[in-house]
Amino acid sequence: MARKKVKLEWIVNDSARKATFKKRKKGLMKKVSELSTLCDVKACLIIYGPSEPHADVWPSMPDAMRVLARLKRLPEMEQSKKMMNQEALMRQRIRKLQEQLQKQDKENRELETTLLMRQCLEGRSLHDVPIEEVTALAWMTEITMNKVRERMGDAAFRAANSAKEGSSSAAEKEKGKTPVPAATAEEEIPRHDWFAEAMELSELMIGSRNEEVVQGNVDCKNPWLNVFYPLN
Amino acid sequence: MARKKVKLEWIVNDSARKATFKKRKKGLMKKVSELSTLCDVKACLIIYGPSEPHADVWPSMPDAMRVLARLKRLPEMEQSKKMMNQEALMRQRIRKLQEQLQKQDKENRELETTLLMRQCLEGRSLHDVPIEEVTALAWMTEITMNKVRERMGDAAFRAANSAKEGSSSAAEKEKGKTPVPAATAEEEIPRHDWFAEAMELSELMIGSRNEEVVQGNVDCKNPWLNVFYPLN
DNA sequence: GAAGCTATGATTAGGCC
DNA sequence: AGGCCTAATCATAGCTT
Repeated sequence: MARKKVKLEWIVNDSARKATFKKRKKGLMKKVSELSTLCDVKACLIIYGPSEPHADVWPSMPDAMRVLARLKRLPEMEQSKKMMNQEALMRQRIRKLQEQLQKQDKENRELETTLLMRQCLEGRSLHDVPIEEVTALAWMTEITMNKVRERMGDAAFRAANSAKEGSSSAAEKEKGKTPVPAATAEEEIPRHDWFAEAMELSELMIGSRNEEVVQGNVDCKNPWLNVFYPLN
Repeated sequence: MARKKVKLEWIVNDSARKATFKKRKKGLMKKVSELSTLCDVKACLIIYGPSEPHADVWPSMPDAMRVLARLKRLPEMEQSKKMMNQEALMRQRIRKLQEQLQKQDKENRELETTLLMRQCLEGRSLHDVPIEEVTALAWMTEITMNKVRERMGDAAFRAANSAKEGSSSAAEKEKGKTPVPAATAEEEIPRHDWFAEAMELSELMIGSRNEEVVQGNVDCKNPWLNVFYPLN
């Protein structure tokens, strides 16, 4: 644990192993003694050297014997329980590690998706993007879109969704937004409106809006649309 | 050994002592295990907690027993072996059960999604379906769709995707299929064509095709479209 | 091969939630 | 309490002597 991180495996080199053994054994003994002093606990450490006939024992052979005797006295049931606990602990540790890993992984993927989102806003095509990432992008888009709706107050949207016709909501603002149509209408899919929402959400997510890009991509060529029609 | 150098004496503060005990015990266990690994040494650490009835033992109760046996020269190998076997068996059983559980769970979820798919084909709205399930449905749809494409031979699709215009493929059959359009075309989104594919895949998945339903839902009112336009 | 020396990785005390 | 964080201290791997 210095100069270089050491792999947790058997040290092949003979003298190095022996040296490490001595150093670490000393350190261990010290630490056991410290623990015993600091917390007043009975403890016992036994180490059999690689080729030595006698074990190193802490605190002392007789004390160790006493501890061991107490241990041995435990009925078999208790021992089984103890094993269970050990196993539970081990499994808990594994679970924790896995959770950490998952968390990290999720975070990474989210960051990548956000990056992809930025690139889309700058005009990147989605043709060469793997389908999973496009899906992730669509997913993120949806999530954020819902947030946008909540922010905007979605009365209009809901009305449009429950009635069979589009309400002319508060959408008829600048930039030629089209009204939000009903979900089940047989009319054309309201791309421009969704696109406007996508722009809104991108603003929400990325924080700064790039006006030129928005203006220059208001037609169907914008790769954003692929988010909504991912199968293309 | 941080923030402040600690004196090597009994820690008076109760909670501090307990915390230190836990931390240092963990560290000790780790170090013993490391020494054992690095130098291939038989070792054993036993710590009796301040108020706990059970000792913490490393490497395991049976192994500790073995070390103890060697130290005391008592023949207890049989018990230890037995215990080892017990532990191994138990762990194996638990692992198996977990695997079974996972498998079952996965299967259940797939079945539920399939059920949802059926219901969709029969006209069920997706408005009240939790977003996760819609996602699962979309995912399943996509997977299956790919299979469908493979089956149909997707030369046309690929051509349409790589070239900048739609090829008039082998789609112009009965039931008024429209040609597969290019992905980047500025034209209208090919809903009916995707819808036809969705029907194909449903046939593939569910096995029996309900002609009336298919006939009666060939327009955009069919909830299937929600899979592709989940934001509605 | 033991003993001593550091740069570095590991441990952990004391906070904070 | 229990988990997480960080600064501070400790332990020690790889050297040199």
